[in-house]
Amino acid sequence: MNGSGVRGTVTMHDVAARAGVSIKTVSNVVNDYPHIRPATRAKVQQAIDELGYRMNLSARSLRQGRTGIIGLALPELSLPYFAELADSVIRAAEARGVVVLIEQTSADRQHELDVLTSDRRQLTDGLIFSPLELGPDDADALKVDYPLVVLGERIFGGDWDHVTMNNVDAARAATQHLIDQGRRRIAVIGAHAGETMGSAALRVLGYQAALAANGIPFDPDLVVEGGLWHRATGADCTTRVLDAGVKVDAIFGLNDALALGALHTLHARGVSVPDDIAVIGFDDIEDAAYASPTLSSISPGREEIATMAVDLLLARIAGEDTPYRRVITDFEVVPRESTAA
Amino acid sequence: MNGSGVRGTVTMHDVAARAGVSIKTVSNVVNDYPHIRPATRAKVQQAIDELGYRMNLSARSLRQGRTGIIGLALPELSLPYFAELADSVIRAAEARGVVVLIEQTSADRQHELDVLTSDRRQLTDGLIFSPLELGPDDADALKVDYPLVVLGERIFGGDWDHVTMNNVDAARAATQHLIDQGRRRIAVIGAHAGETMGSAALRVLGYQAALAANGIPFDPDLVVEGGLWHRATGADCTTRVLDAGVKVDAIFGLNDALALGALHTLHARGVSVPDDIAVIGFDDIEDAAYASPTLSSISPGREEIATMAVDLLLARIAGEDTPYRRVITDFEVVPRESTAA
DNA sequence: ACGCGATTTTGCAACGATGTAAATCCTAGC
DNA sequence: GCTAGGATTTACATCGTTGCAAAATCGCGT
Repeated sequence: MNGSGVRGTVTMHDVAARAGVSIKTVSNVVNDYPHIRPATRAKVQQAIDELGYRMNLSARSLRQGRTGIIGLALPELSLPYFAELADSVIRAAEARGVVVLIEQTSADRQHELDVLTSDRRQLTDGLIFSPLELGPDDADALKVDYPLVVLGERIFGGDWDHVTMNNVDAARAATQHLIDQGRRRIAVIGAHAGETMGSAALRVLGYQAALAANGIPFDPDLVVEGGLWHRATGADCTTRVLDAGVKVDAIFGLNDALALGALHTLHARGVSVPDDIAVIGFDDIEDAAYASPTLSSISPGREEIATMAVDLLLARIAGEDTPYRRVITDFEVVPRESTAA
Repeated sequence: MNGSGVRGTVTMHDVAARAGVSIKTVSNVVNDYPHIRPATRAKVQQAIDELGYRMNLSARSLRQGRTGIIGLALPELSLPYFAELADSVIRAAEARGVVVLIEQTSADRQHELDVLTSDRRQLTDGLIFSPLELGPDDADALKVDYPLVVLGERIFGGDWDHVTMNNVDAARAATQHLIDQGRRRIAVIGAHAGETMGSAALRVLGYQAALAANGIPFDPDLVVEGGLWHRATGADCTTRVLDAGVKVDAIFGLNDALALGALHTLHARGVSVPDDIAVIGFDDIEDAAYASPTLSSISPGREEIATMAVDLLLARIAGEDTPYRRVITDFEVVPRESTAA
């Protein structure tokens, strides 16, 4: 209509004038206040339709102290797991009438601390936060005065809600699956030395537990360090473990990107998967089902995590004052070609 | 220093009282109004720091009519190309001090129409819109009264800015690349029958142009229809063309997901890539470099598209009133194993 | 018709910031 | 010491909506 930027200048005032009622009545109608005579409601509604009135959300936010926006802070969208998570969170939020503002932390510790206190927190009613670098030492930084839901198991016991999967059990199941296929020399790639509470550490614990349960000795040479869980890292870890001359008959990628990187390297070297080396990942991203060979993985119940996180957050925003909760979602082993018998 | 006052009720009023100046002076300091005595600025700044004041963005939005949020509407984040695009857009926006609200349209026509008029437009200063289903017939729906930047070539000639790559030329280059490797029976998968302005149609045009330029006859049997450009579709298209008994020595996936799906099917059938059939995709998503074999593709200058889109949008938001622009970004053929000699 | 409790509707004052235009402060120049 | 004129600062209205509590209207029994 008008390119100069004069947006919807129709206010409640205009609607009220047209409908012949007070501004407050218009407000009552749009907010579904119960005690309104049907005739009045109809009049107002008609005026709204005729004028094409849209509520000014900034004004409403100012008045109510809420914006209807929730924040989602994650490492980066180019990591498929987080893209899929964001997709699920946005859908869950939309179904509940709120929208999502995404902030990327680039898996940088300072950046992760920054989003917690950023100016943008003024714009959001609450935050769903998936940290990759913060550890128990940063627990204080998470003591914020707005609703917060933390994803993942990095930091426990604080005053906030928590949604996570059971990384230890899931990793144990993944390892057990490999063992069930007769593998004994299982390399795990993407480990983080010195970490105790992160997904990496927990998954390695699960790996060790599975070995122990099956009487397989733990060989430190089979644990390969790797920083960011990108495909490139997985490819690199695999190269290193193969070059080290360690005997390997299976690889457990601590996430799918690592496992896909491993497949890449194995393919490049002409190693047959799963005949020579079986591979399993973790996260069950869409890629996994279309890799060549298709990649076995652990499905973390992404949908459930997203839904729970949004529900918990909205409950806090609505003022719920129950003890902080820790929700643990179900996982599932998804066997595919890369670990076939 | 008071680290906990993020959502605190500290207003300019409080800061003004503490600094012994008027509210407006605080506002001036915060907004870098030039004529402020250094001493005054210091006093105010100190009060701000001491009280941990954060500006209430809703109030500012109400007053200024701007929110500092831009919208990004795209099909869905689980499509890697769009996830990577969103990543780039968010980074570009952040560098310019605005944040991004993402809306997913699920590649549904009605949903795409809805985002244009959604209540959320009240919350954003402008919109970057990547439609997948809207066509020339919907041009009127795009005549909106807020700043809009459209991505992709589906709809031309309207009163809005446009950022796109040259799909025809890029597809021609992709096809030429296959021809240069000696391929003659090139199947193209993911075509959309009846479409004239979409990426599918334009890319098929480029494909045909390349054939013509090399004196290769066009065989309609080599054009495989496929709806949504997911991996599953690519796998399915490939199955169909192979089962049809048509001779094929190369496959051009109209995007990378399709091509990855093709690799999947070829692998499952034991067809060697690139020896028996070469494959090239389009978009150059991160996956492409890690597929087995690595997938050749067309890099569309994603970063440049995102940056241009954000810049154009912010210029409009700032009130720029120049003729609407159409920006065409550069592309590049990225050869990898799947089309090696 | 009248009175009364219950249902509807309304006026007013915020919410926290900024634009405008006017008030006040300074400093140089005489 | 006084004043013009620019540099600083300020008061006030206003952005569009909602909470509060009071005002107006309604329905119904008598």
